[in-house]
Amino acid sequence: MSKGETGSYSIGALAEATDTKVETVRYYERIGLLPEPGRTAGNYRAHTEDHLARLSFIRRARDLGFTLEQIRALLGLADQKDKDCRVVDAMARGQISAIDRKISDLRALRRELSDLLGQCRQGTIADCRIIGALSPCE
Amino acid sequence: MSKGETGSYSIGALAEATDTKVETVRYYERIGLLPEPGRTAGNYRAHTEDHLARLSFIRRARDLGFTLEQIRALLGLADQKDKDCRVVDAMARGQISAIDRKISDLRALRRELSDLLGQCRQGTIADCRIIGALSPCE
DNA sequence: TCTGCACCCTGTAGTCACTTCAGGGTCAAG
DNA sequence: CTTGACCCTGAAGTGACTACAGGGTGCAGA
Repeated sequence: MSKGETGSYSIGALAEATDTKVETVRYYERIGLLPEPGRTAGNYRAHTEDHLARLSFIRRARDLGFTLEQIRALLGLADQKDKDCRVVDAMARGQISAIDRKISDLRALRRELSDLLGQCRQGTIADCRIIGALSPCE
Repeated sequence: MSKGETGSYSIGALAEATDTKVETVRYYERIGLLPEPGRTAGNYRAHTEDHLARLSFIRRARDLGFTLEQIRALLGLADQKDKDCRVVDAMARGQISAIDRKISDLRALRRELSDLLGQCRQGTIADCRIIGALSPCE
């Protein structure tokens, strides 16, 4: 599970370094998000530092809630260093407002559920407020 | 799109009444969440009030963030009116803590993204802080 | 009566981001 | 020389729908 002496990473090493599952790394390669690495004599993948950097970027962006398609776009942009970064900025802003929407939805939902719970007096299901609140005819 | 004079609902009427897509209603039927309705002479589905009630329950629970499998369980419970409702209560509590977890994850994420945005000075991609923060070698 | 249109039917495949599985091959340690 | 950890491929499964192809039904207007 460590970097080989030739400076290449096995898929397991790469996965461990980026907190990714091995299958997920192969998946990213399959969908063309990660370039195909070279192979060893025994047909094992031999990833480079570049693969590591790219995979780190992908995972970090995923953690920030970007979709794989957004990440594909970001990776495309990141290669064009002379263009201005307004596009990247706009994507980040869009991401933030999506997050704000999700948070307020979740808060509303939480309020509703805890109101329901507050009314629950541990009786039988026949007079359970939670079931009752979900059913339309009550 | 209205309730027929025999008191049955077409799939479109049922969908509209519960703010569901027609395909989703058929999907719920296919996976056994909604019982198979009767059919008209022309092989159209003819849903009853019971279908409407059950579908309302499903949609409402979905809106509250329950999974279809949890809903299947809730529907099973709702039919056993003499049992005590501690199970239902526990499911609601579990749901609330899952929501709390999601909210705090999203808040952390939001903070991180807006820190990034705050540093963005609309230069070229080469010195874009967002791209930079995602890349490992900076 | 014909025609057009909105609605309905079935079955299949696509979505997203993975995960799991079956059925093998490779490699280093003991 | 065998054991066990790791690796390989290709296909299928997950959740909760959504979309599409290729039809049939029902009703209003011309």
